[in-house]
Amino acid sequence: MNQPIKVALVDDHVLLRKGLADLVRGLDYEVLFEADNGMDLVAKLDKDNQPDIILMDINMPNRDGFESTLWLKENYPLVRVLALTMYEDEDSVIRMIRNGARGYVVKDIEPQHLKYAIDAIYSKGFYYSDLVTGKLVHSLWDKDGSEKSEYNVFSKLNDREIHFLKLATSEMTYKEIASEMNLSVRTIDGYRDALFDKLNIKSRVGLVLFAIRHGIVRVN
Amino acid sequence: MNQPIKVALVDDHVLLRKGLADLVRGLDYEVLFEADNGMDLVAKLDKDNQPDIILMDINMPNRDGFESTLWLKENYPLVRVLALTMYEDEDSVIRMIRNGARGYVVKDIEPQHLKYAIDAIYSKGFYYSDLVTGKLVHSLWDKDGSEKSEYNVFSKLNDREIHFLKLATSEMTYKEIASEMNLSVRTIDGYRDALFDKLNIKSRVGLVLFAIRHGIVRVN
DNA sequence: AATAAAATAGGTGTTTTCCTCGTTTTTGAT
DNA sequence: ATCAAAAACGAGGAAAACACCTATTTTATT
Repeated sequence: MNQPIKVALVDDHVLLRKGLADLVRGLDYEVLFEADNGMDLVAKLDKDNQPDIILMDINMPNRDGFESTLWLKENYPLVRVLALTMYEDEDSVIRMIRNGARGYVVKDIEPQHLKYAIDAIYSKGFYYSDLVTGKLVHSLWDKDGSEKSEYNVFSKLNDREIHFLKLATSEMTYKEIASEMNLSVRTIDGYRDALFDKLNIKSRVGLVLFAIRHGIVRVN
Repeated sequence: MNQPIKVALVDDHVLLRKGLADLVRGLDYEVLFEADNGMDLVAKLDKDNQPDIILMDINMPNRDGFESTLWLKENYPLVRVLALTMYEDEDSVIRMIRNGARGYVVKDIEPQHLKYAIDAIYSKGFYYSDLVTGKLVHSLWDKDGSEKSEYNVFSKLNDREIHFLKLATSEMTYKEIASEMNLSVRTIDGYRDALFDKLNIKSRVGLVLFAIRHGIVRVN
């Protein structure tokens, strides 16, 4: 390997990121730079010295992994994103891949596994782990090429419903949410019922858990 | 440094832990072993070759950082625990220190900071960061030496209430929770009201958010 | 054995949540 | 301009959640 693969890291947890950087270097890659979040990434990118692969955390302040990946697809199409996240989350996987990520690994893997993923993305252009291959890719597009959204809950939710979800993940009553959104309580009822139906949920606590699990609201 | 400080790592996220291990070695410590969780830690501890310091994650399956730290205090009193967690959480800090942790750092710090913390614990026996010193230590004990629990919500919650909290963070109704706990619905009402009062909460969603924020339930 | 404190449980009423049926308004496409 | 679909809104009622008050049982302490 005369020219080492150039890697950049984007993660808001400094210590974790530093450790990851050491590890990546130990796997004989070059760590071009590290960024705290999507905004920081934009600042540190250099058109004349682009990374080959970016290891991208999903949950970050300022600009998260979804937005950053989408932005990269538009502005740095040659840079390939390997999504790196804490937990397996089917919806996040789909959303990241749709936004342009070339692969997806949970942080809970062995270093050799990470090396394999990076090499695969560098040489083949993508790396879909067993998780992705087996369970998800087929669900992204239907046989006729049209989008299939059965498993992709995000595509099912519109802006108003997401806004409602965020407000519902609080101690507000529906009446208060309605007044906050300048809508009738009946309409809020409708949003709730639609979400119950779409997401297979039966109570408000279910909504809260869904919102948190899928990163629609951050609790920490 | 003729005899390097012996460090052990306990964290269920393998990749993160491996990176951390590389980093710790880079700081010239010896990594004695790594463990996936509290149970694994017990299995890997050797009476004849104990680590000086254990970097302990808080949120883990099987046996979490709280339990493990308490267990260490009883069984390996010479081993010092440095709690390592994702987010600053006042209650977790207090609970860990009370359980015997010698220090507490969020993962979002610079490597040099971690080195300073490890060295401090090794030489002085403890490391209370600005966070801990400034905001929390004074709240652990009152002037007259008695426990002051104003800021420590954990000390206010008993086992039954915590059990109830876990069940409340689901789509179960109170009636279902009551039958699950083999108690009357009235008693469950009482738990709820007690928690509302203690934690300054006004609705079940508030309970759910509290439980998640404080790591009483893990959502991912 | 007496007593205090904590845990468990009941009664009753209000508010919020959830559900089922609708109607009106807005929006978008032809 | 018209039609169809989506969004917003409404009445009314059952179930769950919340509130306030009291009573019994269990546990711990002296």
